[in-house]
Amino acid sequence: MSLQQLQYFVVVAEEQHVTRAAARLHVTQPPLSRQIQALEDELGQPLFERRGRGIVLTAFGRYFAAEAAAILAHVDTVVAASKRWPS
Amino acid sequence: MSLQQLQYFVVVAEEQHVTRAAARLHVTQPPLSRQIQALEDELGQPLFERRGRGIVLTAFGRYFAAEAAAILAHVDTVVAASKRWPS
DNA sequence: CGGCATCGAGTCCGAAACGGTATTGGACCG
DNA sequence: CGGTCCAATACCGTTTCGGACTCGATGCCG
Repeated sequence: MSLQQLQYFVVVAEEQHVTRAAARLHVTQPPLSRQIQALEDELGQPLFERRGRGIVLTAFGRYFAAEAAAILAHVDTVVAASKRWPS
Repeated sequence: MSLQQLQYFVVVAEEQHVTRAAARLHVTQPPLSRQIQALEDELGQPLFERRGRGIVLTAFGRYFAAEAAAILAHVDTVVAASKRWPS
């Protein structure tokens, strides 16, 4: 698992749409789909239901999206703190 | 920045010794040194003082080690939760 | 003081991971 | 059905990563 995968997933979860999320993330759709799949494989849980046309978050996906956002926010906080650290 | 870099850094901070940390992480010393350097570059702050022989955490390094450990603990918690999620 | 061991940094190379283009498969709409 | 929209798959080039080897520097000990 990587922080990038969490960022990717959070955006896809917000958009509920892989192609739109890819545009927001400045990547193309296939790598994004692959990273989401890799995340699901590692967690052993599906994050989205595939519906032929589009995707929908599962219950676990909603939980995980909230946690992922919290983790990323924590990271951002620490990085920001490092920028204004008294050298 | 990646979760792996945070894991690497936490172990090096615990050991205050790159080579021992590398052994614990099952990697060799050069890649570990490089990841630590990359982390410092990204944060814009040194995490260790280099003393020709060995390394010592800076004040910022101690702060960052605590935060990194907290972030990794959060990740572990969420991953563990996914394992026992009611399918 | 000199030889030696220790430790992190630098160099180089092969392997794995990542992203992009092109294409496929499947579902909804007219 | 024909067209379109969307995610998944196949394939390829590039980048990144880790490992083996070496270098430079610093303590240690005879």
